[in-house]
Amino acid sequence: MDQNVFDDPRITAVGLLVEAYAGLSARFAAQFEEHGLSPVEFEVLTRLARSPNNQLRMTDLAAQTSLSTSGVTRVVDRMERDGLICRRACPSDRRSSFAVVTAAGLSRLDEILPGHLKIIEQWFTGQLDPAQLDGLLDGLRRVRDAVHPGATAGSTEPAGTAGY
Amino acid sequence: MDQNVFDDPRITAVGLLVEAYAGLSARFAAQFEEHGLSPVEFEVLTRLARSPNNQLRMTDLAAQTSLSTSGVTRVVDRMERDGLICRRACPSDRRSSFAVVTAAGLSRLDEILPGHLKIIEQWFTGQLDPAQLDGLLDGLRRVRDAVHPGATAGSTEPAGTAGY
DNA sequence: CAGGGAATATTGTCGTGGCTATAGTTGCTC
DNA sequence: GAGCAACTATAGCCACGACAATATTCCCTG
Repeated sequence: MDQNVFDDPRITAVGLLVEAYAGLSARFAAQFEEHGLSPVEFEVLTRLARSPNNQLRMTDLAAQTSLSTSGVTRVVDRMERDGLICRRACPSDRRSSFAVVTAAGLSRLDEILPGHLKIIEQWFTGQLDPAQLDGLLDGLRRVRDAVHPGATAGSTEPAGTAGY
Repeated sequence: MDQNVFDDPRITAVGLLVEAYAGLSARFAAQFEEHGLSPVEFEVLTRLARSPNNQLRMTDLAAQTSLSTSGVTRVVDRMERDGLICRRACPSDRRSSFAVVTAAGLSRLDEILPGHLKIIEQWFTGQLDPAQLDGLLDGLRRVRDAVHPGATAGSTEPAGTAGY
């Protein structure tokens, strides 16, 4: 058909976003893997570590990550087996259980985070001068606010919904 | 540990990117699904449709998408079963085969693309005034160029490597 | 032109995660 | 307090896709 549809500036814009995102994700994943973590596991670890008492109910963890509740059950299974987090019964509601970061999980995170920040700086924020970066972030914020699924996730933080 | 690590502006920046990307992807996927396509299938269809003769060797298709060669084999299996594309033997190299978009595949794409462009405009490009959009795209381009895996993929186009 | 190494597509096997069903728990209403 | 709807975590089942192994074909070198 019409070959030029794909030259539409809207298509180009999305292509740019997709490629930048994919490239960054790959760099992140490579570093996570050096430390024995998958991207999802890193996401879970950071979500828990930034929550009060380093813990979150399974449901809330699901709401704050890209996973369904059953997906959370499984990744928590794996990470519990690896000693990075553990389950704790909720005293006030016997249906719920908390996922809690262990000391090992926190120290793993400490190993990873400095390198992670370096990678962000090297491939993302450091690629732009401050004004340019501000422009980029303003634009992203605008898009994020427009597209953002729901506000909060019940009990803990008003933090962003989708992962990271 | 130190709660404030997560307030680092680099973390914030990545969080913005991730959330904007996730939100957009979800909108796209929802529309694709209305037309019976997964995101990967849309990616394959567009990649083929924008290639000479609406076809691509399996290997090149893999290089231009987010899939491995075996992944391409399988998605092409499914799409061939659905009549959207078909395989064609390569006359010059009996190891290779082409994936070719069928008429049904092209018309499916024609059904989808207008709505897809609308969604991009509604949730992404239309959220920003022209100057802001330019700033965003410049920044993304910078990051993309830095992070971009490899240049070209052999035979056909010098087009972008990762999907879309 | 015989042989060997590189390239190509496919298949087997496996890990991951979504959807749905399920069992246990809670809180509300009568 | 009994009944019932909503909620919570988990398990069964399935689709998807990566990795490694495999068969075929190509090309280059002697």
